[in-house]
Amino acid sequence: MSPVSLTRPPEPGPPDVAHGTAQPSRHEVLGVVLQVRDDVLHVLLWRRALAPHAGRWSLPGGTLGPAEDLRESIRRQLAEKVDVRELSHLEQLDSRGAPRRVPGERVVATTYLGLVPGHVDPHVPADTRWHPVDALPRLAFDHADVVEAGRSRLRSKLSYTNLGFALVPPTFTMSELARYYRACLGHEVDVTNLQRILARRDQIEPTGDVLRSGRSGGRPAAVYRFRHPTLEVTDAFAVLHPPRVAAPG
Amino acid sequence: MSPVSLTRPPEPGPPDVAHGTAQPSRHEVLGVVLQVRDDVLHVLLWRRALAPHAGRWSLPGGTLGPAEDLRESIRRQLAEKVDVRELSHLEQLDSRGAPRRVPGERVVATTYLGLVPGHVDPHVPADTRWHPVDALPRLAFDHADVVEAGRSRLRSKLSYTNLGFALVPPTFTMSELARYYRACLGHEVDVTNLQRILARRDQIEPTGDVLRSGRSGGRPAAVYRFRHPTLEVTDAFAVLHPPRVAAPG
DNA sequence: GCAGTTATCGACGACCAGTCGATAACCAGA
DNA sequence: TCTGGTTATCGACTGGTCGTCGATAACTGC
Repeated sequence: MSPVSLTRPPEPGPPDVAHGTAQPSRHEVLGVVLQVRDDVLHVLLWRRALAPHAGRWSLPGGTLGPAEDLRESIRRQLAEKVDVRELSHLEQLDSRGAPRRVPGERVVATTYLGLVPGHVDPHVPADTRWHPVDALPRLAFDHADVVEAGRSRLRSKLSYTNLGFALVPPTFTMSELARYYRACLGHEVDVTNLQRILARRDQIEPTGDVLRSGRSGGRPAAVYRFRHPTLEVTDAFAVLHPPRVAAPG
Repeated sequence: MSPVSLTRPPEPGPPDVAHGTAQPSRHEVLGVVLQVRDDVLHVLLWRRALAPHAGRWSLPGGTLGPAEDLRESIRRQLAEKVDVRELSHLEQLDSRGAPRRVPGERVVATTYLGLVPGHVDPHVPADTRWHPVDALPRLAFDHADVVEAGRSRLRSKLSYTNLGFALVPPTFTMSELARYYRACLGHEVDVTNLQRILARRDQIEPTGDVLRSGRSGGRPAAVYRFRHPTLEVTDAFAVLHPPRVAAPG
């Protein structure tokens, strides 16, 4: 192990970086914006007009401003493609800085996962379109990996958080909810089981309303809503719990 | 969307995201290196010599090199403080870019969690020391938040992955293992339960050896090891599983 | 031996999720 | 209005897992 180099002043520090090469690097933010449309999970992509990778579809994003926080930046970038007020959830995924991930100088990318609830159809620019995640065209740069990271995050968080709230309209029936889950998870979801799990965790509650039957008949469906419109981790979901303390009294 | 900045000649151009100013930003990496020492979780810190925050303890790290991948960079930075060959695990935590997180120009930090197994005592430089995470001094910048993020990640991953392998010596008894878990989780861990859970998940296996009793007597303890020295997620841990397919035959 | 100590094993009970059949509540057409 | 078709909801069974705890095993020192 090399000793502490005293020629190399500690940082992070003010402008006098003096840290080997003080060459700054370019930083961008990228957003994987997902929405379930017609029972199919879609991702928002825009078509590049200029080189490199002209004509390829790519994720919305752009260069981080000099005094901009990361979250602030991704919101600004996304605002160019979609009404960000429609975003029901936004969380950081990861950062990538492989030297050759884009042509030219190295660009570090910090990626975000955004969700749009299923009942809105935001206006998007002409170069922008929703693509089913299961049939994506060839994407620019490493953006296909980023989309996969977003899907994966969504899948797992549906299981141990109340993230479902960000996928669905304000109210919904259990059948509808199961269809949203199916679209994200990629497999069948039993309605009975889903109802019991979410109810037990206090994620959903009935509004009291029922939906009128369609013309094909059938019992009217009860209407539900999510209790909390913000992310909450299902506590005590993991194993190796702390021991139970004897209840007082 | 603003046009491509033509003041930046069309080199093998970076993606023409061309969002606002193309001003680059400084990027650093930070590492939360944790180790259980004498049944207490510790974090590796070094004392800053120069301003800003001279004298404060801070996380190891430094500026990202111009052609360096993030993981490569954190390994290089950590190598100045500890023998990185001792690192049993290294994973990315998150990135932070708040404009005022450090004095002076804005610096984006990408943070990593590193783990050192309990049986080694790496040589560290004079300005560097292990601190119990439960009694930290005031840390520089936002480093206290970063330490907390690292602890939190470790805690949760102990529950749904085999990350324990990175905490412990190559072989161990169940009592020892439980002490490592206790140190990280911050609460009691039942040995019987721990043994059954890890065995059921095929994380650990007995070596066949037993340890001789200490001078206080007691039955000799069986020696175990982790099966796989690399991170694996306990699959089917989450809820909302895909339906069971009928076994063929 | 015997008491003390530590480790391991087995069993009980609670809880929870995956499954499935029974029932409820509606529609449409005869 | 009766009847069959359709969709939603409910209850019950089952298997698996985990938190807990008492019983037993295997050692030390006196």
